[in-house]
Amino acid sequence: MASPRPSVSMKDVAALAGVSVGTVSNVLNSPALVSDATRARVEKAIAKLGWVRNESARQLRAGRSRSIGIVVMDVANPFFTDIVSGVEDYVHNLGYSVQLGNSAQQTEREAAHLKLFEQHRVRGLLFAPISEVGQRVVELRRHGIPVVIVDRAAKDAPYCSVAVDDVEGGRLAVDHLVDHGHCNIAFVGGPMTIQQVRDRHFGAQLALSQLGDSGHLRTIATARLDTGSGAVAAGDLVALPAGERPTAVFAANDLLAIGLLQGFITNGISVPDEISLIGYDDIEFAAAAAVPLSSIRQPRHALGMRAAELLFAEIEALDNDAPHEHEHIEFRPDLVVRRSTSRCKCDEGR
Amino acid sequence: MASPRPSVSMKDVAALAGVSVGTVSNVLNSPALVSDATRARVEKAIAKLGWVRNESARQLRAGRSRSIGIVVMDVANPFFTDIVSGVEDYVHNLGYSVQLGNSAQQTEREAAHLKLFEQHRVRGLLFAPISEVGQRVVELRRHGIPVVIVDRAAKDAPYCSVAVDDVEGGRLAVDHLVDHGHCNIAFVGGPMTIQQVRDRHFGAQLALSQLGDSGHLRTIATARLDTGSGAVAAGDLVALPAGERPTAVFAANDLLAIGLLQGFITNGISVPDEISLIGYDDIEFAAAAAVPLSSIRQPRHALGMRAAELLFAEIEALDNDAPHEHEHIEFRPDLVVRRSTSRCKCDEGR
DNA sequence: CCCTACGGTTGAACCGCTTCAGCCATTGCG
DNA sequence: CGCAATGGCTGAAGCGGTTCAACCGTAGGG
Repeated sequence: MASPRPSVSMKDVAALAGVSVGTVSNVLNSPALVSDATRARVEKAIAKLGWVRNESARQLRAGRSRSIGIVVMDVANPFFTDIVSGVEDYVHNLGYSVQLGNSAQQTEREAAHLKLFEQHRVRGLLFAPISEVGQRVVELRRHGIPVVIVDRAAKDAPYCSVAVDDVEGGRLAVDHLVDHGHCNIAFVGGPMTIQQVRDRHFGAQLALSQLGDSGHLRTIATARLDTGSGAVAAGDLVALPAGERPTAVFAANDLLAIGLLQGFITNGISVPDEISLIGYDDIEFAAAAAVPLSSIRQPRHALGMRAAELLFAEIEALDNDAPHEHEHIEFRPDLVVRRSTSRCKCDEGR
Repeated sequence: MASPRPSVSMKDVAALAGVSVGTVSNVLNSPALVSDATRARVEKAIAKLGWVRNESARQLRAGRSRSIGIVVMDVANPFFTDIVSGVEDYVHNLGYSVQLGNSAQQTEREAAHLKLFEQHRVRGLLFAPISEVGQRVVELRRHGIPVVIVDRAAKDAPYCSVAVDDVEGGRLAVDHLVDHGHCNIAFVGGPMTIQQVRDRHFGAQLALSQLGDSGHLRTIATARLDTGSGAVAAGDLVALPAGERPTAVFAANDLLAIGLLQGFITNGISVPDEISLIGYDDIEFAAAAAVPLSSIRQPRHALGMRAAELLFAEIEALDNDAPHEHEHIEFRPDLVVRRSTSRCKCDEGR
């Protein structure tokens, strides 16, 4: 039934080179132990047979893997690919490789990837979770797999984390809107199970509370954090009676904001004249949007770099049985003002 | 030195459940062979110990892996993440998982990922190559790993492929420009080692050749296919003496086009009034760009789905020792006209 | 009452590699 | 010349699973 699978093994290499398998292994892992002549012979045999090490066997015996995993909640979001690129840049010259798992905003796929990486006994895991981190991470460490949580603060939690202060970011965004005279503001984002969304929402509320009773934050929940959901939300907003319609919208991320912008444009609503719009993440496309998007910048690349750095610090500590103190790095977000936000009309002429 | 690594193995599970390891294995792989009572006991033991199968060991013995790999040339390009999402949607309910490798437009990283996936003996590989496919794919199949080339035509090649006709796409793009009276056109793209870039360039030349001597295609080579390179190319174009400056630009992909657009805007050059611009891929952000981008649409999601389909057909054939005929699917690209292209001024009033 | 069939289980071989004790020459030193 | 040290290599154990021949009861048929 199964095909012959004529896979060459180290035994074949050893036979061809006229040495034992142990020597072949040494050529690969401790070349200094082998004489030049033998090494040359073995290398020639490897090349001739086109032998490629079976990583499963190596890992099984050696007990260690040479790759780390990263599970992100949406690989279609440039924010996360920028993080990944930061990780890759850090890991690159460490001789490790990075395996990327995309949970596509589905907890089920997220769990599948987590399990897979655990089964593969990756050396470490970077994890940008959709759902609660909970028990999973603890279980991973049971197998000696350290985990660093990316893009989610985790003070006092039993793992390292790298994050940006999302409450502060939400506050910055809405402060900016309030500064421009807006008081009827909508928050567009969801699902609320995602902590980043909750935090940004909370930050928005904080900022608005300074207005006392005169401020109003309408919350429009979206199913996902993508442009499609943004377009849907735009429809909801447009359908509102003119008097009730918010004068400014804070979108939980730039993809939503771009979708909203598109929706407004097709409905003939001018941004920022009729409605101001601010996004979050400051992805590369924010600046290139139909109306250049005001946004909250996160240090995406640095986020990935630092996360990888923490992970390898923990891996090393584990290897050397050294003590390890979990670190929680928190970056501060920055407000980037472009053209999608402007002074509220209700404020004009005052 | 190395930490105690208290990893639980099947032996521990077997001991706790009072059965042999063989039985534990059967519970997992052929539950029908095991009595209900025993199965329940074993499952309880697994849960209690939090045991997770060691995939290395399983794979070593079973000889088969349960995941496929996909190597793409740039995960930061939405075009490729859309392909990936197509692949994931297809693979999802087959019980396989997808491991994603990002070569970030560097042949060195591409090679590293290829090697890694080969070492891991993935079940199959989807490959969107930067460089020549060459020997690598043949070697992979030597290990019983089928490969499907994505986004590159490969008639008569010893592997399946799924692609879009890039020559036709290039022709469509420049035909559109020529139809609007442009005859001094620039092609922006690179590196030329990437076949897609060459094909699109060739298609552009074909389209322009219909003008005879009066057409002129200036080629501006870029180092990468990203927005940064687009911005650089915009600078080059702007620096040209007014008379020589092309009236239209065909960018090899949308990222370049967006970078070019940004560059033109910062230099005060109006698109499309002073210069027309057309991209390629029709990524989601093309429609949302400062000036909505005309582009050549590729069926990105379908590309991924079909590629996965072909791969699993080949995997199955391999398993059953059935004959397999390599298929080469070629989609046709579509022209999408938006606002970034318009009639050439030189053509006005005729 | 013996024989066969069969469901349920065991035990050991084995996958391809790493690792390490041990072997054999050769060399250096007293 | 004897002995220890050293360099280069071998051989076998073992990593944690899967798989399969063999085994053991019990039940059913003749």
